[in-house]
Amino acid sequence: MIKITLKDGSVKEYPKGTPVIEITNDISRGLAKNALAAKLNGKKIDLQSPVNEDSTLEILTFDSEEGPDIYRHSTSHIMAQAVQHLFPGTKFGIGPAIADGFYYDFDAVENFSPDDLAKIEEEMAGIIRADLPFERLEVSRDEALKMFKKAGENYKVELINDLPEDAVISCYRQGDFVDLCAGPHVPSTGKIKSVKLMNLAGAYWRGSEKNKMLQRIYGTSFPKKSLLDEYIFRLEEAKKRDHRKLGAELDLFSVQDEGPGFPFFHPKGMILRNELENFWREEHKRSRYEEIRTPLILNRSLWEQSGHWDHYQENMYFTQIDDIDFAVKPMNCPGSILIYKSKLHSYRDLPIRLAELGLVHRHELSGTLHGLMRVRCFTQDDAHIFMLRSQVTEEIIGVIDLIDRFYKVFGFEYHVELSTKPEKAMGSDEIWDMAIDSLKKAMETRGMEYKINEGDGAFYGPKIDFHLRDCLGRTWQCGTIQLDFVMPEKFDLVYIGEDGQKHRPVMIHRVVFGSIERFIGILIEHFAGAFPIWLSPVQVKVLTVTDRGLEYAREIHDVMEQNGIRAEIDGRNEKIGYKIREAQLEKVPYMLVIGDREVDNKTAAVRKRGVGEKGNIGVSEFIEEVLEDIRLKR
RNA sequence: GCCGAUGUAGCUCAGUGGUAGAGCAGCGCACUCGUAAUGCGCAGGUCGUGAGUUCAAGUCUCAUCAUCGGCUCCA
Repeated sequence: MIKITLKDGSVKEYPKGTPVIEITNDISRGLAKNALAAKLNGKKIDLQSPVNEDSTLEILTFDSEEGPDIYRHSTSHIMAQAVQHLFPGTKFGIGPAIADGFYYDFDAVENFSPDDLAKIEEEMAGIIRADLPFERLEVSRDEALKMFKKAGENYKVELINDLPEDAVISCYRQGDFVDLCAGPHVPSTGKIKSVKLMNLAGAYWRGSEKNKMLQRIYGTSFPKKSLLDEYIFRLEEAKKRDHRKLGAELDLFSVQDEGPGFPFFHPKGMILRNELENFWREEHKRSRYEEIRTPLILNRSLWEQSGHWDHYQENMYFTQIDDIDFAVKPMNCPGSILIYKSKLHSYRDLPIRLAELGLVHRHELSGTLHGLMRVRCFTQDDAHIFMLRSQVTEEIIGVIDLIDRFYKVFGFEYHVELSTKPEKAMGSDEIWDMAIDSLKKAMETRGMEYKINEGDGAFYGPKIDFHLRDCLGRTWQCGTIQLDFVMPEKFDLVYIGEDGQKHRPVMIHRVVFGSIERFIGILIEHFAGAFPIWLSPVQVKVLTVTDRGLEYAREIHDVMEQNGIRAEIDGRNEKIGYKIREAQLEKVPYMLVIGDREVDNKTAAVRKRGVGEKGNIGVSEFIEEVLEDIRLKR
């Protein structure tokens, strides 16, 4: 007999070699019905696996952390089987689970069409109905190679060859389909209930553009139709919030054929943008930054000196002036450095924090452009901090605090990631290690948790990235803090120390919004266009019931404008319901309805976005409330 | 850049080789109206662009541009 410790701490005894499924049945019928796989001593296994020693056992259902991945992974095998049935000769790439679903990459004889997805779904339904068991087969490396070579599965052969020496090579079979796979899988195809194939896309084998492009089918699956419906509903919600759609509807910005990746900001979008910049300037002044502005176009020699010529050329735009080569800036740092170098600095002056709302241009691949989120020119809310080595930790903490303050204003939560030395890097390992340690130290001092991204740093230094989470749970990289010992060296930056000698300062490059354009895109989607009042392009709309109210409406409109409130009058000859509907679609935070009653009592009937009618109120009282909301950025 | 799809009026879309359509928006007129769409009328398009096939092209072919979904890349 062996002892099995369950998740709740209870211990049960079973004969050695009892399959997990029997233990599960013994625990509870309900659990056995929902069980997908299990975790034995922390290792994920199939329900059919026998237990041979004293162990801790956790049964995984769809509701467990690992459940959905196992469920979707099994679904991807079913999809592959369906494709094999319908499109003989197709070779198979990989088919993992991803967040919210799965995909499988195929090298098919012919391209799939969107109509094929429906056919594949149908075939999958048949496989699911057949309730084929998933069988695990462990094979030797030679057997595996022989089997997949014979089948002409060259991608699988490549995968097997790349497996570590000591790896257990396993395959899973359901019916007539066998796939190389570590597992685990659900017990049988019948476990899969609601499947939807979402879309079709090209994807390079192993993610490298040097390799062949395979066809990827994305899909998802759920144990209940209601969960699938809910998921599809969420996707539709996200679509409704799409900043490209709302940006056009709310007349905030546009992207035109004449400028792919170069967004146009319309008057209302500019209000939003200027509010963000005003807030940014206030906060940076308070944190003792000085604002600068550097030119968009600078001489080639500068970019050679900074290393951008060698490390960033493929993303840069070039031009000539009087036969001399110039580049459009892809980053603001060299300009900022030139300002630092324009005079001699004492150690007493440091740290010097030079902030710049800098418009940068970067050549992005045409296929990647996306509204305001991925563009070819954008404004970084940049700053470069020149400081003593002894000031590094304190300055980094200062930036972390600043970023934290900003995101809280918008109600964003975030997590941070630390990126280390990339392949295309400048500077010695020693300098990099020192820089990475400084960033770690600052985060640890502040008690922050962080994830490490090996090899993901900028070419001149490691960085901390801030990923904020929007109301739909999606994450966006916005703020970054990059520590740089390399540029000061390249540009021979100095300050005069206490000893009267020249010393080398250290630099921080950092952004808070990241890109103002992208940040606006995120705000649009986060708030679904219903911005907090301090950002709303129109804060109050005054609606007249008849033109008898027009004069009084103008009066209160003027008072609001004098108080700095962005107000508009809708005095058109339309029914009040029509005007309300329109203002509602414009997502204006407050409407004031003006009819004969309001004119007579010198009040306004307030209608608040998301609340509805709030009753009548004196105009000055209303203005005070609105101003308070704006001031507190509610 | 690569794979796939799409491109018809300001917007959303219909139009399967034979005279370009609808709704909304716009403009005009009437209605002076109380919390999410008043009625009637008018105007609006070299069908993304360029070639080609055809007696005839929005519709078929090719090229090209842009957009969308991904890959890759990143703020």
